[in-house]
Amino acid sequence: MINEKQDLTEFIKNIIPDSSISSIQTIVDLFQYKKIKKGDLLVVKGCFSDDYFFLSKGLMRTYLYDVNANEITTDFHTAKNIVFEVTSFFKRTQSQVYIQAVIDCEGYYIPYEQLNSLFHEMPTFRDFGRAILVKEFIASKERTISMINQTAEQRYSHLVKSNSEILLSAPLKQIASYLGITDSTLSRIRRDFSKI
Amino acid sequence: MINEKQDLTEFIKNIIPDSSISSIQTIVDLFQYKKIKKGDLLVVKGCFSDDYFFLSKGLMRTYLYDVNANEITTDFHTAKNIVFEVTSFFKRTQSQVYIQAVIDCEGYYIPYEQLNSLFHEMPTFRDFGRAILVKEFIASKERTISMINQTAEQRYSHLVKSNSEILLSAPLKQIASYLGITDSTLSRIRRDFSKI
DNA sequence: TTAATTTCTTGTCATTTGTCAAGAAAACTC
DNA sequence: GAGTTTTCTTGACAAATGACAAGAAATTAA
Repeated sequence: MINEKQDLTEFIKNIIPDSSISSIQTIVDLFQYKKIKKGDLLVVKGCFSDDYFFLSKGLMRTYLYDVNANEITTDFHTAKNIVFEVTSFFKRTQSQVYIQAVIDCEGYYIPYEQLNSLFHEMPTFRDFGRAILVKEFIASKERTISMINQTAEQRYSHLVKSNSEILLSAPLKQIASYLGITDSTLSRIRRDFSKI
Repeated sequence: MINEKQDLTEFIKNIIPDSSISSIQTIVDLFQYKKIKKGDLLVVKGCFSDDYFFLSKGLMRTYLYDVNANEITTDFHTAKNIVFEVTSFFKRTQSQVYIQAVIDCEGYYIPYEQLNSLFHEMPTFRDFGRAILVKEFIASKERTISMINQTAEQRYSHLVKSNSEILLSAPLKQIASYLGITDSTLSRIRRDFSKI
């Protein structure tokens, strides 16, 4: 296949621009293709997260259940990003959350063991891993902040502007819980938005 | 001073046990002593976070203001931990939050520039930095999860058991906002707890 | 194309939790 | 140690949001 894993190569180049082409190629070669059908799970609560997954196409989400057994989506993962469950992956503990394909997805993964040895052997890969960690940590912190200093309307409005692919692919209920409200309330926000 | 920075040395040893004593010593030597009085700020909103701070003694907190101008504490930082603001520190952007000494604090810090060059020069320090990142990221994720799948009562009860030093040092209002409730509500929770 | 299922909208109602206020208690300050 | 300030408790009340339900719309499947 020509251009196989092209987007993964581009992604890594972007994250660590100073690295040699050959070292990036070595990393890319170790990733394996994987398809995940809509609704299927990459990470299951109670299991160990073993995949360090580059999402090439599609949309995924992280979710769990709240005190009243409502499903809460904590994160959406858009294409061209690394998807994995930090806690389970690094602590080697059972995951507390699910990661699911919102629509049909494809991408490339490395299993934990391989990633671990690659980490020890290859400085380039260590740099990559560290950069991803920083990137994801920052995204997570910014989300926490937006849940505090923005209204649900503002978060919705921001989502419309910056991540419209999520709006198009994910059901209202998932988006609502991501914004910290119920689907009824989001439906009303949309109505009010369209009036303006 | 004998035993100066002893706790910092111990902390680093714990984080990266496989490193040589001499490389740990090199790192420790670069940290500089700093005192922060109760109420004073380590990080100010709108400024750049420049300190990578090891809190030796005391208690700190990260806070910001919500939509209704209420002060919200997002994190408490207990002694023997690294305290810094990831986003501002790594992205070199203005901080969106404050980090404050809840009580009189002391510890050791490295300014950004120095940390950065140390990162390039010393693999041991890179490993340390990465380990701290993982540790903090995991803590942050676990907090997010507890805000969803636990009640405020459960979070309070957990705090009592595992971090009683916070209960003893921080005012009720800060603890309440950390738990996601108002001080009135926390006061009522406490009353109900003491009845049992 | 029709049937079945899922998703979305909107109404009503109840409940939780916050707001405000006032007094008690505790902690500082001089 | 007296006074001042901050912190904590508790009551009454209001308001926002969620729960529930029912119907409309859209999507999927057969």
